[in-house]
Amino acid sequence: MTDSAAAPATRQAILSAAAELFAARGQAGTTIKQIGRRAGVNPALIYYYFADKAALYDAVLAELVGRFPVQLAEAALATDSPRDALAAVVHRQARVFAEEPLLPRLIVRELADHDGSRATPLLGEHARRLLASLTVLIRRGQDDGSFRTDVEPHHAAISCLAQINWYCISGPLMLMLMGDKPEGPHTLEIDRFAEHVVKFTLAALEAR
Amino acid sequence: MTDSAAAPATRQAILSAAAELFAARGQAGTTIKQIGRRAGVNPALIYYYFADKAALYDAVLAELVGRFPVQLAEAALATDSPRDALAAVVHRQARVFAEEPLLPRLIVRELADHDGSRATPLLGEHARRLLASLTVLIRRGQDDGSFRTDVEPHHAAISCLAQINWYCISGPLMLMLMGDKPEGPHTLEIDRFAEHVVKFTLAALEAR
DNA sequence: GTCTATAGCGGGATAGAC
DNA sequence: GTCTATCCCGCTATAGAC
Repeated sequence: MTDSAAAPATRQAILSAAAELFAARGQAGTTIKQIGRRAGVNPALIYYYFADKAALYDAVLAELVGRFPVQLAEAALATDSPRDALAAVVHRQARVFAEEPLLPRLIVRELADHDGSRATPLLGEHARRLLASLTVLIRRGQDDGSFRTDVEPHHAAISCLAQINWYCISGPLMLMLMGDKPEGPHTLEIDRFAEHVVKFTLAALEAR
Repeated sequence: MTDSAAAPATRQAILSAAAELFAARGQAGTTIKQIGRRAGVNPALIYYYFADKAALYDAVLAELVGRFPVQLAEAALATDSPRDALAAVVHRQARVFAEEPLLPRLIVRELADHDGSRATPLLGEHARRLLASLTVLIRRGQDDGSFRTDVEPHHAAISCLAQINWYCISGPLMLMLMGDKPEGPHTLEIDRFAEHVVKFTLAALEAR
């Protein structure tokens, strides 16, 4: 799209290496030379493909965020049952983070860097649509009598996403601190936790 | 304690300035000169009080984390009702972040920097005790029949804390994205959300 | 497209006067 | 305790050969 034609392997190698390093050490903590080394590419070559470090950073974010169309969350709205739709959104979010483990860290760094207000437009738009879908979905559940009505839909949507998002950032550490899990494959753990989130959230929302 | 006697005003000014900058831009993104400037202090003087940048960073974290004894969360265990105890823990956590808004960002940066596993021992210990209290408390609620038993206490504890923690990092942005709240005083918003978290979490945990 | 070489700047940290 | 001056290093980015 934005990059017409096929992205050369070199460019892709740079993007991958940069994504790993930016996620692990942040933009300021990562040097061009480190990126070049990890990508197996001459550092100067990076400036052939990207204007400067900031542009490379933007490209990394665009690549990763763009890989996961939010559209699917909106599709869930077509579902008849609000319960099923909510479950679908949660599981999808878990899948996204499981498939691209660098994303949670990059997002969290973005949140810490920009004052909350002015974040990357791309990321903001993605989040906005996801939240909007969830809110609509919860409100719909309230209207049809399946969800309790004494909960603010906006707050409930945040509660729902917060669980899965926070887990992806700190979950493994937290479970370790509690002496749980000697370590399973990360991906499975996320899906298991997503299962819990669905149950927990639906229990909180269910009308009595 | 660790710093015997009274900390001179200069040292404190450096710590405060450093805390703000580290929270906003991260350790790597902050320079000694910036810290000196914001503290109204000669940059070279920083090396009189701290060995190097890393030591200053550690001191910042120790100061902020140490300001909030986790002990109070454990005290909540003495309460008779698991419901009240859970509410107390959530509100306390909200108060901590409201009183020291830099803390969430610093914590999140720590989580992003260190691989989840090896985080600052001080912070890890604090989190461990908080989680342990919550877990015990939930398990107790299950034992006395007030909480449903088909929820993993560890997972529930994470769900509970995740809501308040994630809100403090991204809540204002998320609400803005949803077109909510033209901005109230941040502190009040946190307390309001904490109220929601208590209601939401108890609804999820309550036995039918 | 890829490499070498290097300019130019800004960072962390120290020496030593006051 | 505080300041000035400065060293040295490593980083970003460019020039230009291939």
